[in-house]
Amino acid sequence: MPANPTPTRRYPCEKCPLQGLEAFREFTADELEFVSHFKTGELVAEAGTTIFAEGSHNSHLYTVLSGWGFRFKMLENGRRQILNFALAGDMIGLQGSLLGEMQHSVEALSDMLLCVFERTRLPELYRRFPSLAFDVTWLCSKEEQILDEHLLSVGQRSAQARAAYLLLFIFSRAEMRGLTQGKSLTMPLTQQHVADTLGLSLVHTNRVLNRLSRGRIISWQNRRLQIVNRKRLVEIAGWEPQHRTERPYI
Amino acid sequence: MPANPTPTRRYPCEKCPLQGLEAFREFTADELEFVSHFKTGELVAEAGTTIFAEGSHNSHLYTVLSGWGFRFKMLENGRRQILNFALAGDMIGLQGSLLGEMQHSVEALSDMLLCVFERTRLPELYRRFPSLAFDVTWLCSKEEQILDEHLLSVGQRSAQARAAYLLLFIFSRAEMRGLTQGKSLTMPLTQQHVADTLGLSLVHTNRVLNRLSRGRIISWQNRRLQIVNRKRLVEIAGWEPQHRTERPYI
DNA sequence: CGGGCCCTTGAATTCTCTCAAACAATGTGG
DNA sequence: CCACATTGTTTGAGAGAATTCAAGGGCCCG
Repeated sequence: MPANPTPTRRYPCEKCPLQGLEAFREFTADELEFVSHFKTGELVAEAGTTIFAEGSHNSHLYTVLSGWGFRFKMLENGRRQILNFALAGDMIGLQGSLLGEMQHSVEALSDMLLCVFERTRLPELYRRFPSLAFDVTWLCSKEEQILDEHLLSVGQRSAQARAAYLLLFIFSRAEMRGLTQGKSLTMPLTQQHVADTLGLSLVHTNRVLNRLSRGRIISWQNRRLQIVNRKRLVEIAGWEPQHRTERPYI
Repeated sequence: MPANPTPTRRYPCEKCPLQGLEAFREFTADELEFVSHFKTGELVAEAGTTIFAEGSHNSHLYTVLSGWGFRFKMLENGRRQILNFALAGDMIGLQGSLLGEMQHSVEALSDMLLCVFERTRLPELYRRFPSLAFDVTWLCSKEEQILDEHLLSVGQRSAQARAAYLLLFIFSRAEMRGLTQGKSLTMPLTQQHVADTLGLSLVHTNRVLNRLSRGRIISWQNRRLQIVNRKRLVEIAGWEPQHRTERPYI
């Protein structure tokens, strides 16, 4: 039951909340004008809402303005694999726009504000603004790279390393968007979400996380994650976040 | 040690070996002319060659004309995760072109023939041929979708189901490219490749595959895979290949 | 004939899962 | 304000899955 886009328009593109963040690239005046025209509205999705359902044909494309969401796929036996999390600046629904049917679902983890575009107008964007078209491909390619990394993690790392990797990954993504306060981050995930991302059972995930907590490497209580010993966490994960690069968005 | 592109040009674009295959879309005359001009040569990569190395900055972009390759990432401890296989029509090196450094490697599994493009000329393609730019994004999005599926598999399916899924996946991709003969397919993978794709040990992969063979569901000997009981294989995998859709390529 | 590559099998070990139960925090209605 | 449901976290114990170690066999090629 995807929610319907509302005509609400709290944020005209000139005052896009993403503009302020240094992680994101600036638009030229031309681009801004076009994007502003490309945007058809805003959608408020409450926590727990399904934004896209696997198997559906959705005519919209969204950019996350605020809040947390996650992409996932389900197996018939009820098992769920979380593929990635969607944060401010992330585009969701592109696969459906290009390939037809959505092959994954997207659910809001917290209340979210989404910027709405019509997928039928994507070709127009490609025709008139090659630079923006390039950005769309960039975003797609970046998502692919993240999936490569996740697959490596789920396929080859130990449970402990996987957990460490995921926490570092989430933290660094949130950090780029200015969602962190120093070493801590308030985030809406439960251990079940972590388990479903890592491909581990809830029980085992809990034990693995507790080991990290008891080792004073992280602390995670009441939705608040704190990276206590980053160096150690990086060692355990065998992975370090990349340096920030300027990121496009539409 | 990536091989160097040779000036060889056995296949002018008008006679591209991919043109004949019904799985691929046709170019318009304009597009064909541009692509022909975009292509800077051909590269023959022998089986076992590293085409891209993780961490390198490569200035080329390739489209596979023939042969098999695979994308993978390594962990420091030597473990390898195969991310996907590259067959005729697949584009490789796009991530490097857009994001800078290659974050994965690509190795030739059999001898391969690759079509070579300069990545610096990608912006020109976007400016002059929005339709081709759209196709590039399509290919990227398709790769993302495949990774979603693999991640679901590695994260949530049992070893048996994972193996069944992978065989079906590979078979159907090969089938679209006309590489199969009825129910069989000659392919250059070893069980080690399968193991590294599934995130399983070689020993366990062997046992799982043998169970499929003994159940007369598949047979795999001397590089020749045969889908003996497709219905059963689909049941075990809990997955069925999508119907073929026309696929773009550059 | 020897070496290299790949497949196969056995046995012991380790990791992760499932089942089961309890606890903490929060919110709701009476 | 208390009883009770709900959601999320924690722990124990036994079962099951997959790993590692070890070794042997088949096949091809120089």
